[in-house]
Amino acid sequence: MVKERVTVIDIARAAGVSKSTVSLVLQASPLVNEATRAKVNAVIRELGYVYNRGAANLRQSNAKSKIIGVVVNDLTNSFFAELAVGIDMVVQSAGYVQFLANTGESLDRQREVIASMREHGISGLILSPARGTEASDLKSLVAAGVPVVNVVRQVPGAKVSSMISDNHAGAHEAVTHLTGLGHRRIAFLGGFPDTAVFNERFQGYRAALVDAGLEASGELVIGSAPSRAGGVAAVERALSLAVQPTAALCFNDAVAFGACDGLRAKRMEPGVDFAVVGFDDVIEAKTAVPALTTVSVDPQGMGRRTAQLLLKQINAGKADAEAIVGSVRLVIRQSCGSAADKRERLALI
Amino acid sequence: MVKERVTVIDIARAAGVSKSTVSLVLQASPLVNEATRAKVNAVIRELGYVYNRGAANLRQSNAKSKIIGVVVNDLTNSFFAELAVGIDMVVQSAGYVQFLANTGESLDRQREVIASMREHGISGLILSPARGTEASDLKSLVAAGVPVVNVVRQVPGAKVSSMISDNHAGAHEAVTHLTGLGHRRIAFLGGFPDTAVFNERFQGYRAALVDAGLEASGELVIGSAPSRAGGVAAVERALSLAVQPTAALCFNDAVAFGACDGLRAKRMEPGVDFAVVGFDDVIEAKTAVPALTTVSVDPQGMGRRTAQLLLKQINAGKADAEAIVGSVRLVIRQSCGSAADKRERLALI
DNA sequence: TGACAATATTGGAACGTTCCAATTATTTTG
DNA sequence: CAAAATAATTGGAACGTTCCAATATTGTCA
Repeated sequence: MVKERVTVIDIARAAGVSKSTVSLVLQASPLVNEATRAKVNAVIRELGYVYNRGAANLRQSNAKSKIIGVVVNDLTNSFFAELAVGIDMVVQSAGYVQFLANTGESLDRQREVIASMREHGISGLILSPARGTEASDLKSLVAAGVPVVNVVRQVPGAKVSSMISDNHAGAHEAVTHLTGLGHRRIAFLGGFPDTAVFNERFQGYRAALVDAGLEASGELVIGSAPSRAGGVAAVERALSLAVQPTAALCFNDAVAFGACDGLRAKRMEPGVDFAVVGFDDVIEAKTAVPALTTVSVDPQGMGRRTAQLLLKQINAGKADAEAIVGSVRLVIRQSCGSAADKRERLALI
Repeated sequence: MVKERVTVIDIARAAGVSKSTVSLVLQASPLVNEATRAKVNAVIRELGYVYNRGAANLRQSNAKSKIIGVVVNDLTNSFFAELAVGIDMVVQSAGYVQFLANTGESLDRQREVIASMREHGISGLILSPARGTEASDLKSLVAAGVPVVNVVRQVPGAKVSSMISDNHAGAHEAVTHLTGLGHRRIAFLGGFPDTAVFNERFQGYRAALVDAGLEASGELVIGSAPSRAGGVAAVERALSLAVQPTAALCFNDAVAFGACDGLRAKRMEPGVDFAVVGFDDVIEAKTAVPALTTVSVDPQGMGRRTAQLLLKQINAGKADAEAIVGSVRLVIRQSCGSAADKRERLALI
């Protein structure tokens, strides 16, 4: 079972041409005669030749390997899985292949993974940075002229393009919807307070409360892991307050689902006894019961736009950073009850 | 902004040594003097050198690039996301980097992605094959001596190792649990009937019914997409039957969640009015309300074992295929009601 | 001090490809 | 039919690394 690597030279010998000709065939050059091309291709198939991109890249240090690296911080969150699928759609049709890696919020891992992708000569990188990523972590990459687009989270000070969603506006719209339904005590549930995304959504939440003439009470802001389990814990704490909230804007959909679970565990029905709004509009939001009212970020669409941004940058060759803020819209479903409940709630006051 | 690539020769010149010495430093060879090593490393940092793995691999065609390729057929299914995370854990601690790619069940895409990974000289491949994958699709890979492990699904006739879960036993155990609770009309919901996994689970379902002295009625087997939406549709059809089932084994957890949603939409409470059993034990199964009774496949654990299998094969260098069937166990939670309901149900007959 | 071993360092060939300039074969043109 | 134009093919140098064998430096001991 000795594996001898098949090279262009083997092909050349077997086809009775020179290695240069084989190389031209591989690049689909128009310079080569139709008959020879067919002959060479036949031999290639016959001998089971595998193109050695390493060797090729060595020679043509300019033309990169048709690979886009995608690095995300939490693959178990389906938001990122869908983001990746969105990226894949456009990356694919542009003739690239996407290699995805997960950091699980580990900075060390992120460094390793990015280094490894770089060594393999990726054409560009889409990064949802792990918490605590600094501009210096990306510096060498951009200095080397590798196009980078940050997504979901920004890295302060880094001169790279970014695609984030309008968290402030989304949270504002969601809370305004809740106040419009007559809610006066509205909690903000879940998320890590030291992240930019948390902060943007929280600011939008607070601004909407102020706009509605309500005061933002600190005890109604309850951080937690941005996961389903975190949501359960957060809503539990919210319900243990002396004066309970009647509604909550959740950091993301995972937290919102957790909040629904937590409510049911306390024999309360989400959408009836308590209004829940999520953030992201994950695919399950529509089919869950009750269907989740949530701020739609459209992860797939976001992935597509991010990929387009990156491709534009790859093709242009220039590197002036561009920050796109994706618009966002509130999708009203069943988890907040209807306006009919409003009278009832107001009557209680 | 002209990017000149920094090479070992530049380093050598700047450090006043030969390129060979720099190479030795890069490989952390013990042959080089401590002082020179420090000097060289300093220069490397200073000039922002990036290791060119392409060139390295070219020379040492044996030692592969420390990369494990993972190709899955549906990244939006969180089962695969968790599988990938499990793989990552062991792959990572073995000093490898995982590159993940998604095929979305497209055979063409799968071909492209595998080819691309191969060109980059992956050390091994873990593949959850797209539907319709044939042994010939893997032939060239194994012929070239690249270790391959199939996971979740097998490819008939392919001489590669595989790691699948004991679908027959799991389904059997689940259904036996249901018959033990007194259920007599048990549906099998979701999944595509033309897949091996479906078949194995279905056979386990049928065998358990027979063992319990019940006959398996065809109308109770309702296929659908193996997704949440598919589960909603399937349970809907089940409830429209003249003689309704009182329980269901679902193809996977996603279908089971969908079934719960569908039940609620019809004002039935899963776990009380209807027993639901899932398959996979996805991470949300525990925190959902009601907590899902399901056959635990432990995707992370499965990922870990798969990765171990692959690493073993990479290190051994030999390629004798090994088929591991992961054991599986029923995790009883709240979605089936308790034995207390059994008397009630039997009383009705 | 000379002989030997141990420790550090090095030049050059090789890996599989692409590119360039040069060459050969074929066709067109005056 | 020679000359020019075009089409097809080719050998060799380069890309950045590792490996090998060889050399240079230092240390040890009788």
